[in-house]
Amino acid sequence: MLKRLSKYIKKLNTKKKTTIKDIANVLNISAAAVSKALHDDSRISEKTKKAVKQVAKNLNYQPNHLASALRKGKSNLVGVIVPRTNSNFFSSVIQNIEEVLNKEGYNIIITQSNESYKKECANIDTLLFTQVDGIIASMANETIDLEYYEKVKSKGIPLILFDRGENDLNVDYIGIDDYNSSHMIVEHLIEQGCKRIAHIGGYKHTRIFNNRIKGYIDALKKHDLPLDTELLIESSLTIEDGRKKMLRLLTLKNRPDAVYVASDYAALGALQVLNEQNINMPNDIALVGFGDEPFTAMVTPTITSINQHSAEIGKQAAKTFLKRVKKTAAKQTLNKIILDAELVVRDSSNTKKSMMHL
Amino acid sequence: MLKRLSKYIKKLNTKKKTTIKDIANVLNISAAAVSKALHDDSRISEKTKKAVKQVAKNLNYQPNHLASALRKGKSNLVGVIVPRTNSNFFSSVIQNIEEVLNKEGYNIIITQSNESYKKECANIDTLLFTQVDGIIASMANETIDLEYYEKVKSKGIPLILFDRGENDLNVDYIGIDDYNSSHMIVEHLIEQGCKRIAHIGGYKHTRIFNNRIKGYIDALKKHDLPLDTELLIESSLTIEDGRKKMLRLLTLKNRPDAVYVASDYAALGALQVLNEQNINMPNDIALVGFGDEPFTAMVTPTITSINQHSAEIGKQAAKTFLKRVKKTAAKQTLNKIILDAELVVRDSSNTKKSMMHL
DNA sequence: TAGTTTTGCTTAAACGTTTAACCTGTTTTT
DNA sequence: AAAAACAGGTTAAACGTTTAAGCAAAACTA
Repeated sequence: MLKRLSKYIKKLNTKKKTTIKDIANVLNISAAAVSKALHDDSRISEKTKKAVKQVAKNLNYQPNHLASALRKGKSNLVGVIVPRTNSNFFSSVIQNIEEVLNKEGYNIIITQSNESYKKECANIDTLLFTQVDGIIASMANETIDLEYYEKVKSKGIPLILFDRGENDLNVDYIGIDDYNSSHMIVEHLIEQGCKRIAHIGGYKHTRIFNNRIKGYIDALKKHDLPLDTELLIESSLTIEDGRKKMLRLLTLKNRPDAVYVASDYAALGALQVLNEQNINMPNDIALVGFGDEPFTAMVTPTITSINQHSAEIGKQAAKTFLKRVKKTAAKQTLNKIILDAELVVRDSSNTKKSMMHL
Repeated sequence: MLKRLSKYIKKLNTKKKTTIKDIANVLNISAAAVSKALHDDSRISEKTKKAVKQVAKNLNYQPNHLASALRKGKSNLVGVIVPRTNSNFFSSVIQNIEEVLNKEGYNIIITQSNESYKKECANIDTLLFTQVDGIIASMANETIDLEYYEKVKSKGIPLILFDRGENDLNVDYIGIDDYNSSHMIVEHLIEQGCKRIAHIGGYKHTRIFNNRIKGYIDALKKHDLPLDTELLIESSLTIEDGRKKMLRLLTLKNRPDAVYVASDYAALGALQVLNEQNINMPNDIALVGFGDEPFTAMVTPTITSINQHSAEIGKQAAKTFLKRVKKTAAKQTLNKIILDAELVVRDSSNTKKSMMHL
């Protein structure tokens, strides 16, 4: 056996990868036995297992994932699609998905849609091509047509959506309570003494933004504030568009005394405009964002925002996927997890604190 | 043929995936012919090719990537390891790597080390396990031991490092000219009238940070400024540590009139401290960061920084990988690409502009 | 018209695992 | 002591492609 081993160690240096067969040859047993030994099959003796593992180590054996995936019909790869990774929200969701799935032997492939529907479709193709066992996705702003997602469903692999995507696809979804978040924001602003509250919202066709708009409208109603359609604006929610829409609000004869922006990025654009025009936040206009991106605590003034519990969303998304793959196709009940969000009050809307400063 | 097709279309609904054999059966040809037809092999007639492609479409055929990867011995997957994805620098690098590689039929698997050496090793194992054709990485702050990277090298797959990692591994590297960047910064600060320039730098064992330190020291020398060791501080460069190190500098009897921080994040921490203590930037103390993260333009005052050309780094890293896989193992010359960086002057160090404001 | 080349396939093996089915020798049961 | 159970394997097929080698028929060549 020692001679055999050293012969194989030579082979190692030729850069050809060690296979199960090499180990089998060294020990003069079958490849099947090696496979079983490595998986701690009960039909293999402890002695053999030890020997196999030792030789595997010596030969620097790395299992060929492609081969086993092919044989087993599953790749242990999960595809993740996000609009972009450079927002803290998505990057945190991803990190938590990864953490949960790694523990169960899954790896993730991250792809970015850059908010483009076309790229998103390409990503789906890519992921299906790579034989992922499932897809966890948050949709691009542009995405209206769901044909491509139907394609995933029809492949029979789990599809889990989070944040953007609670559409009519009838798939698992994890997100926060957008409707209630809007209520929290509006009520907070009313408490601060605001009476003309504007809302720079996202596209209505995206469920989450639509829910924020509904929440905004209903909260106004609840507190007997009139709904002024001039104060309800649809936006792409980029920094740039946040600037534009804020500028538009400032041209109104009857300016708002508070602006609730459905995204921190657009809120940042709004903040820049207000700062440039020396409009005091929160006393002239109070500002609230959405998402609790780290920069909301860095800018001047710091921006009040909604914490979306990104870590929890990521964990739940991963767990939902695991449930799906473990259960048989039957007995599947739809998972819709709606987490409570949290309002983080900062200087841009805290009139009490700002009064003390004066 | 029509009967056969409809029979197979039924099968489609049973969710079993269509294979090359199914197509072969429908057309009554061999699976090999189908494979060749799909790859436009010259030995297959146009007529057959058309028929194959048509049937493939009808049956919604998706090639099994695992099988072809196994057979061909390559996965067309490239692993990417970064400390984290939620900095703009890394996320931009990744995006550009992806763009270049997608065009050539490669997909990428992104993993994060969270600045942990242990996680980084786990990531490498994961990627090797997934049979990636190459690895593009930027090392964690913690990483000193290079054993794991040697492992990658010994597997014979291309390893390309960028930003953090120009170590003694003797592999391809893409980065910016850190030494010169320090010169640019120091000279800019001297131009602004600063005479006591501090440097909050990174760990010396990381080449890029060491180069920044050397550049700082040499630039001082060049302009006949004394090197005060109290003003040269080593830091982990997080926001938190930036705060700490700034506080330490403020306790000095002889305070600096400028602070050059080797990372925007730590610079942000420093900025917060200065703002809290009502120390005017740039007049009392000028501040310069490194990395040109978007938030440097968002905070008050905006922070002068170094643009690292992340997009170009990503593109070059991807191209270097492509070169490696295309060339035979022989005839490989080491690629070291050092890009020129660019100083972006903002309010935190622009005394001229700030004088005008007064 | 026999010989050569070309066209357009087919056959079969291979990639590295996993796993159902089988086999042999030993131990336990009755 | 014969039957049953078990331990510890082995064999062979399968996963879905790709590809080298082979082969028959058609088309060209001399």
